[in-house]
Amino acid sequence: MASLGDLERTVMDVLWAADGPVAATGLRDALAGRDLALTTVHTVLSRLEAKGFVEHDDARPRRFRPRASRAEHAAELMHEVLGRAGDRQAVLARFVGGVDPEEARLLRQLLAESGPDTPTR
Amino acid sequence: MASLGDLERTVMDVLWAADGPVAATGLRDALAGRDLALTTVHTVLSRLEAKGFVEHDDARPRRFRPRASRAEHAAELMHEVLGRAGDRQAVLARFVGGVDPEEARLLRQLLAESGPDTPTR
DNA sequence: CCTCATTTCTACGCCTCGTAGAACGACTTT
DNA sequence: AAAGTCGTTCTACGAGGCGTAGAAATGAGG
Repeated sequence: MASLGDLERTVMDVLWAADGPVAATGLRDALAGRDLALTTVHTVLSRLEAKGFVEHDDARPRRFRPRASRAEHAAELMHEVLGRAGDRQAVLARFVGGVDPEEARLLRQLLAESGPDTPTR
Repeated sequence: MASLGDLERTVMDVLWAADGPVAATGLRDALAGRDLALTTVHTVLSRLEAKGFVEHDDARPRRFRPRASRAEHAAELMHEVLGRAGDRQAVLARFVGGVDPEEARLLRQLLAESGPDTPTR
């Protein structure tokens, strides 16, 4: 999976945080801290689009939105790391060993829902 | 966390698969497919060392070994992704939604061990 | 048609990474 | 000890990614 540069990630964060599609000018304003030229924002958006992270509608001031939610993306990444890492069991063991109790509880719950007795379909 | 290039990752894979420290010549031989100059191997090893992935002893033909196991590294990465991704619960939900039943079982077991009633020590 | 905001195209400098030669250092053998 | 061999360190270069943005093209509103 293609990975993201610093600015690219920041842009994605804005898009993920927004609750709807955002125009380039909106992005530039949301990133006022970096004081970017509008064309810079556009360049980054094209690259993100080329990498499959965002898409735009064809309305006149183009509006951009993420193709996956932040959670989807992160979960995908985690699966990718897990998949590329040889001994999946060992990785999972280490992983759950490092989650805090609150999240361990959540995980147990999530796993219980998807069913201890769900047949191996 | 610093990330790895292609050759760097391949070298780490060899080191992780080895059951002891490996000399540069050993690495070169293990990567015979790429037919690398020994100095290339050394360059990569220095970079990996600078990134904190490997260390070497001071025996005469230097021997290199990973600072963390592959499983440790992968689990760390997963935690990093999880941490950087805003809504941890949503990410975890997506993540467990994508594990196959076999691994779900394993996860349940691992989480049960670290105990539903284990006090928050 | 003309103007202005938006969009696309092109470019440049920096950094990382694969790659390795050149220079330096250490152990072996005569 | 001189010399040869092998391992190590230093330095470098070319490709590609990314932040950055100017210049050129395009389209909408007056």
